[in-house]
Amino acid sequence: MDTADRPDAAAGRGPCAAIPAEQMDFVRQILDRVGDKWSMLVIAVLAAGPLRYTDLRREVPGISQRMLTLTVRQLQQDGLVTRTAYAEVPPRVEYALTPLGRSLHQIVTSLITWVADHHGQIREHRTRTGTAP
Amino acid sequence: MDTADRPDAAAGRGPCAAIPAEQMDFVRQILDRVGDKWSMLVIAVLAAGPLRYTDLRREVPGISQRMLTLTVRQLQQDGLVTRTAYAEVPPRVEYALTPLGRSLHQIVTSLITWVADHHGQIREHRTRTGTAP
DNA sequence: CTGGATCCCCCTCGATACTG
DNA sequence: CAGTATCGAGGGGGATCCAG
Repeated sequence: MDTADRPDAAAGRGPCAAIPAEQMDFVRQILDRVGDKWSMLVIAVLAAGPLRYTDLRREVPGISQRMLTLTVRQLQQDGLVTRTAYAEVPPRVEYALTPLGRSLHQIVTSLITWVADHHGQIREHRTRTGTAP
Repeated sequence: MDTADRPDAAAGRGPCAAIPAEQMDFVRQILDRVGDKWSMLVIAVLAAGPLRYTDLRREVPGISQRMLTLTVRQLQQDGLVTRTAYAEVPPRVEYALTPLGRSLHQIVTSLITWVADHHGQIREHRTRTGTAP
């Protein structure tokens, strides 16, 4: 667009473009959650319906108990999933997405759509610059 | 892979909901990039226009040379930013967003919008469960 | 069955110093 | 000005054992 802005470019752009810098660290927290190795997988799996601990662990390929517990706890603290423990003789705990969790899942789904839409270009650039696929 | 027969609850949901599991690791790579501490900041700053190395470093608060170099290199390899080196007496290198980078920025902007829209609920849940804000 | 506790490896990132 | 090289601390995450 306008190229005349470059000399004193820092003047008009502020610390981080359109990000209010007050919400910056909060946005980063959510971004961390999104970029987390397991969070989105758990959310994606739970999007199909509630699951109990063991089933959840089976559905997420390669997750350890530790990571599943930690991930689920974080998601619960953020209000993205609910944890329902039934006081039965064999303990039963069910995890389910909250409406908030579902809305985040929708957002990430759109991101995934973007990836599916552009992964060709990205792969091309990566191979062109000598990066492993 | 004979077992297209997923017994029990997993029947209808597949390995990871709507994610083809073949693109799974690739999606994760992009998710990592998005969730990366610096990538989105760099993209956000560059969204306002091209910048050279030092200016870019000044615009991103708290980034080290190392991280700036690594981040920018990754983004370049993914075809999200361009690196233009001018063979001048004082070396000058300009970084700019590619159209692909701009489109990713748009996606993340929508994510940020979501955060701005729901951070109230998340904070509420966090404080309710005794998590530090 | 659900998860807490512990050990430990390894990778990431930050700070510093140096080169072209 | 624009990076590269090196080192060192920190934490993420896997494996395992144990408890409620």
